[in-house]
Amino acid sequence: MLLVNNIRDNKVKVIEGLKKRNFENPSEAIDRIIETDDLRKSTQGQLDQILADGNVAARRIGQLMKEGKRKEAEEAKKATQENKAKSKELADQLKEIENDLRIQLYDIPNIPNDKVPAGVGENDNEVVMEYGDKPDLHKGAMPHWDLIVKYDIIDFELGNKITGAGFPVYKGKGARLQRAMINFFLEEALKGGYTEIQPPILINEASGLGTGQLPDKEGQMYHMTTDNLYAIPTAEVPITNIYRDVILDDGQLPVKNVGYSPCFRREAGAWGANVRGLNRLHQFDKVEIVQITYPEESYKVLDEMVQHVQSLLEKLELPYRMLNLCGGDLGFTSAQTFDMEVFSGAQKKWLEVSSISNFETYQANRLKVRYKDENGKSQLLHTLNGSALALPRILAALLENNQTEEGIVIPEVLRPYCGFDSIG
RNA sequence: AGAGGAGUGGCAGAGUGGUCGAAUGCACUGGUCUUGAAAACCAGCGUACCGCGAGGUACCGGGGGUUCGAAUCCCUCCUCCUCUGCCA
Repeated sequence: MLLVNNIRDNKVKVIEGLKKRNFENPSEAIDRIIETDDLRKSTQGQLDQILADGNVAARRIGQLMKEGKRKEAEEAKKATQENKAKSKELADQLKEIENDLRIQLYDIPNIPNDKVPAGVGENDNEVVMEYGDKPDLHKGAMPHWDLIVKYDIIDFELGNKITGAGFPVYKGKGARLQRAMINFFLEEALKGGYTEIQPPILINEASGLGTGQLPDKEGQMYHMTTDNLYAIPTAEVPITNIYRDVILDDGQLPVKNVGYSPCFRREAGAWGANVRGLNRLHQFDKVEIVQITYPEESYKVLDEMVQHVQSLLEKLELPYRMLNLCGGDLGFTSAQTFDMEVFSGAQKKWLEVSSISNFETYQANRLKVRYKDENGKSQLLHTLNGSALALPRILAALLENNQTEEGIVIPEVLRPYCGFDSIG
């Protein structure tokens, strides 16, 4: 979330940024926040005064008791009644105001940076670059949902039986290829200087609040009510929460973490006609990279992360394009996002396989991830993350693009990891 | 899972109802001394919010309560330790 003081200091810029996101009535929302914050300050001030009076009275009563002036003490006690009631009332008010302010702030998305194009939806995203040639498939080429049946490598029916829709079972070479990709992605990240993390895949409420899945996106996560834990939708959540309420020092920065995890998404209401096969799942695997940096370095780092993901796609020999998301398509918490899409030859569709974002201080503010500046004052760091990569759609494109009449050809780089060079 | 114990400042550790934001030691910062360093000595040393400032308020694992007043008493949750049980 944004800092109120930032909103105050950069009111014009904030409103401009919200307009770029097609946020409705931004100046109204901002004015209301500032008003609420003013009310918060004045209420806080009143309460502090009342509490100060109470503290003085309490000290006096203590003194009187010590001196044995019972009667006077009793009288002084009576005099505090009104003050006490008033302080309770003000404290309740303050709590409500703070809550109201927080809710309002949660409703304000991050401010897009200058390089984010204007636009209302995915058609306005800027195609930054395109790499590789779309595959020239043989006659009778199939979409991946048929290929996986033909070669018996992924079984949706079994998943239906065991769990339900969107939980496929990977079998034989399908399972091995999956494992190979995870290892390949992790190894590439290690070469890039990342530290591998194996995080818990269940998180508590505090972590969900920290990275912003809660309270607003509660319905998108699987919730274990007995223990009040949530299945992670991405490794970003536990990995970023490592640094919740942490003040990092120079030696620890930049933080560069990579983690593999299964990801769980309820995808409530997201199932449409053209969501088939591996295109959208309730459980899938992903390798995620996370960085935490000084503010002045974060865009250089964003660039570095983009290059890392590009190199993965190029090594896998997949045709892809990179999008600079427009204001209307930008994620709520992001200041700038690049999406990577691979071309899936038989579906003839671009599939999003990675999203690399700079959140600037938006996440850090909620999480309280900070460093001490040269004056010893705590300042918020910038957080960034990106998929490197999400597996199912990579697998979909790989199966479709690499199919031949003899079988599916495994890209060179994966062969040492999976131990075979074709499926079929 | 049951029984018992414990959670205090960067660390160690005192404090069981009253000027306690919290003794003391270590660490850290500045100074004196020294050619330099160490030692010794002196001083400083938490965070957040409000205020131009003086200053005020809050914070002793989290939340709630009792009280004029809570680190201290009560309730509840979390975490850690010991013992018992169970288990990959």
